[in-house]
Amino acid sequence: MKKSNPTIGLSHLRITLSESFYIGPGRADLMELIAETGSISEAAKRMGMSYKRAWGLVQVLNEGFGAPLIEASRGGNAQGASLTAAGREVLERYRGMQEATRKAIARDVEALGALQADMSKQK
Amino acid sequence: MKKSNPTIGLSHLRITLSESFYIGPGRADLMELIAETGSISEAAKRMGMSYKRAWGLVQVLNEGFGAPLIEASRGGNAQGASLTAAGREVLERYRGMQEATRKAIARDVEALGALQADMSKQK
DNA sequence: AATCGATATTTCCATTCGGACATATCGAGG
DNA sequence: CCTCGATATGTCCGAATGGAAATATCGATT
Repeated sequence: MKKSNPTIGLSHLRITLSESFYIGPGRADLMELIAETGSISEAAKRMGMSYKRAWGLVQVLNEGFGAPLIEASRGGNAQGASLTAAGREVLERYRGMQEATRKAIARDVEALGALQADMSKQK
Repeated sequence: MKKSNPTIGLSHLRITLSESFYIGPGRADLMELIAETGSISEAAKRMGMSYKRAWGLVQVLNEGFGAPLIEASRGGNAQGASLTAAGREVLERYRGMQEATRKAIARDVEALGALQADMSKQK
């Protein structure tokens, strides 16, 4: 399993908020999995990526935005990771944008697919 | 000049049409510059990328879609490159999708920017 | 003090990516 | 037949990417 490039027929939306920060589908999925599992390592496993990579992304997400989006603590029974209030809001908004985009371009995506099919048929 | 990652505050939209083909802002810009200049090398120069990379992208664009999107010929006075009919349609549709997306998520982008500003202010 | 589970961090290494550069190729026109 | 401009293609090499694995750290529980 190398690059399970997802969402065929769909759109990858990346929102660039500053010169050093953006949020895209991968980072959003990671945030969501962290929220679900309460663990960076478990989220990484489910994403099929190494812990190192996931941890690096967490760093970027925390330092790139004005405030931390993910909170992690080690030791004790409070160990694990979760989204901050800002993190939850960013994720929620991003999901909203994804959905809005999907609706806005649905016709065009379909048209492109049809065009591709036509051209392939003619060969 | 390394990575002049553009469109701050805007969105990068990538449309995945098949497992091996997508079109995103960079490829669209390249196609547009090829159409404008009639030359792969000139388009590459204006994009700030090497001819090799631009040529590779042209290959991908021509082989990934069902039909060639770019037509190039060498020698004589007909030398140069231009978009095929399919290429023009793909580009036009992609631009339309970009615009539709921009409109659809404008409010959210603004809200995210505001949130970021607020959080940064509090520090 | 020892254990446990998850985060944090480093080292090592294979692979990929892409730039720079050198050629090769083509076809019209001089 | 030689030049010109642009496409087409290969080679070489440094940088960046990212995985694997080992190790360190933390804090509550036992």
